[in-house]
Amino acid sequence: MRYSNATNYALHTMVHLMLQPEDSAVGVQELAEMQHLSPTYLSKILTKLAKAGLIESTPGAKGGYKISRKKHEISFLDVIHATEGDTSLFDCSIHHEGCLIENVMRQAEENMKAELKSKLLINIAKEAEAKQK
Amino acid sequence: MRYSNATNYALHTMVHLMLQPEDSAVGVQELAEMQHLSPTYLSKILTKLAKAGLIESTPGAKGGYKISRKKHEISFLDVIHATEGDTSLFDCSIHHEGCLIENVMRQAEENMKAELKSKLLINIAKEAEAKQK
DNA sequence: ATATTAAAGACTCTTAATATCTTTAATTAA
DNA sequence: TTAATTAAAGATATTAAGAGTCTTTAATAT
Ligand code: SF4
Ligand code: SF4
Repeated sequence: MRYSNATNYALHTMVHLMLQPEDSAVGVQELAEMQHLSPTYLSKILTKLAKAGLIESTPGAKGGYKISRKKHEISFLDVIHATEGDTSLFDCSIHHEGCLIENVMRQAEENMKAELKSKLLINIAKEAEAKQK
Repeated sequence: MRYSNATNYALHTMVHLMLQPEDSAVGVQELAEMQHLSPTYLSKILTKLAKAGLIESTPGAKGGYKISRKKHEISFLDVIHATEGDTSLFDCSIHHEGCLIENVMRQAEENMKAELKSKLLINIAKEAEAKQK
């Protein structure tokens, strides 16, 4: 069980977009080169992020992607939900009433999600930027 | 990203073995029927559990599986490690020094694992048994 | 010896992730 | 209006992992 590569790419892209000047759109071409990915592949991931409302896209010349207005509220969990979906990690198809096993597995997952929800991308981006200087 | 079915089967098998009378070995045949699985498939999972020291196997007539001496120490995490391996969920192959993204992802995973480690199977088994009565 | 049972190996099947190529639609700029 | 640019969508191919079966081997009890 592993996070998909798509999640990794999404996180990096989000951090990068966070650090762009306001109102400057970045094209998938540039974003893909940065991470050594094919533009079409990254495009699929970006479309997911856009559908989740985390970034905004404008087609056409001078178009591209920029971070959404929610910039300062976006958590790791938001990005992960966009790429991985939000189904439970442990999904027993049976769901016996009040199942104790499920209870434990779900609670554990909640603990992970709580942490991911508490960490905002903007803070990581700023920290990373400060570090580089 | 989902836990494998194997983990589900392993957890159920462990709970079942926990509730067996002392020193009674149960064959894979019986364990497989219980969960509507093929014996050979379940056998692979059981072998993993045995290698991890969670159960003990004895081949030959009257053989089978029984819970290990560590019965009262076995956590959910132990079982999950046996079936899923213990590699990190988020594994960026690059590992930049002091990477902030990895930090967050790792911490979140630790929070999940802490919960899984704190829950002992024996307690769930006893509870489930009490419930059925 | 024979029956029983776990372990291991080789193999198949299915599914999800990864990735590419092509077409379509939207937007800008000339 | 036309051409250039760029995201979105669709179709398809490739890869890797999970799920599962069948067969053979080794260990144990009777
Ligand atoms: S006991 Fe829980 S985990 Fe097991 S089959 Fe029922 S619902 Fe699923
Ligand atoms: S910054 Fe962190 S997650 Fe990104 S490539 Fe470097 S080590 Fe990997």
